[in-house]
Amino acid sequence: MSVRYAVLGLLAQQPHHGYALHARLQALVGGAENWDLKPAQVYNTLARLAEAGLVREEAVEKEGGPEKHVFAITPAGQAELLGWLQSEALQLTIHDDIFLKCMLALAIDEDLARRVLQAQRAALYRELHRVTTQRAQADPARELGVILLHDKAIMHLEADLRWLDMLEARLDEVHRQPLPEPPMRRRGRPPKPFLPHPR
Amino acid sequence: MSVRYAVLGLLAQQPHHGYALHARLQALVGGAENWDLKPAQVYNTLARLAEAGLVREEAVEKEGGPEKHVFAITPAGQAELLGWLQSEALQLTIHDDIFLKCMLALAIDEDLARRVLQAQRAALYRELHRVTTQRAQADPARELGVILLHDKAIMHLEADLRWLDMLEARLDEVHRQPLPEPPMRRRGRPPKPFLPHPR
DNA sequence: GGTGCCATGTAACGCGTTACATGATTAT
DNA sequence: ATAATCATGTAACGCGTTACATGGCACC
Repeated sequence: MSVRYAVLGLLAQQPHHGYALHARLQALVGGAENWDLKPAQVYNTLARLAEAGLVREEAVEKEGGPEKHVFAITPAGQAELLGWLQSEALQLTIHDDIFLKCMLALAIDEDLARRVLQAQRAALYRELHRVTTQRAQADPARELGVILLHDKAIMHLEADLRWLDMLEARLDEVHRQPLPEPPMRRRGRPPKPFLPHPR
Repeated sequence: MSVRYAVLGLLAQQPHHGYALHARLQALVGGAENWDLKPAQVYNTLARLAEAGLVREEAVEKEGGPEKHVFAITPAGQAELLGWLQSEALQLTIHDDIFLKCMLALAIDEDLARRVLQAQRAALYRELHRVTTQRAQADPARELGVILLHDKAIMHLEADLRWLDMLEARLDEVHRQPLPEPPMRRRGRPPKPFLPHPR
């Protein structure tokens, strides 16, 4: 959902060839450390956008170097881009790995849950340190976008850490009823308990 | 990356058939409002897990009702689940729609950027209100998981709102150099400027 | 008799990811 | 020479999403 519009957005400013798009996207997000966008995906995306008529191949430059297939945005592409920019749809990131790990671990074994919680906290702290360091090294005069992105990442990492703290404080309470039973009219007997114990 | 382990985790507690898994997952995340997991995906996931040997079909129950294809986790599945639970890999959500929208809008037109920023803020507030309301209505004695998930969502929504506030305060500063130029040895002349203006 | 819940899938699509593959030019 | 950078793709896979399709049972 993202590369598509990122490419479209860059082409809205000026025509580019695939390699330049890839380089600019990496620069925008601060390099492979943050988002290891593969060149292949840019070329795939360009092909898909071209097929959808949102982009067209404008020229093939070749000045002593390898061929550059330059793409430009079409009017349909500009309309699509503006529509997306102004849309208010939020992607709800409810597929949350940390939440899921904690809840499932709790349902299996409280000790496992504590280990999982500590491991996640450690990983978040490491990541927070990495991003903070990287942010401090960025040049505010030339890479303001990267700094803003890192600020966002830091805020979300801190939110996750606060959530883990809260969960830990309530661990005993939570452990007593981890996974809810959905209301279901039952026909036939319920399945027998079956609790494998790790370790 | 998520449904796979969610299913595996539920099966680690007891065998289930697809429909029950779907119902339990919806109950875990608080219903279709938060994550509209489609039944088809549960069945697809079960089939893929079975093919990978992490799960096996244990029985087919049929007691006056329709058939229930009951699946159970295998030892390999338990190992896979435990490995994932203890792994410290974070999914870096750098594919951030809000960030991307703001940066691209800024690069196109400052006025557009202000509109996009306001629209995103409005959407975040609406979502914050919806989640807060839903959280307040949940029963802490029976749906603690849902409440914890909502707490997490609220923290992240607040983080996004704070980020937008910060961005707005620095809009003028940011607008002067939105998209960085990646360092590239250039051969041949740079592409000509090409700035379509919406409105 | 109709509505809604219980129950199960198949087929296809979108898009991000990975692996593989090629070849030219430029700097050391 | 050779390593790094510039430049372009194809093929296949994983997994979430959507659309489509079927049918029994229970309750009103």
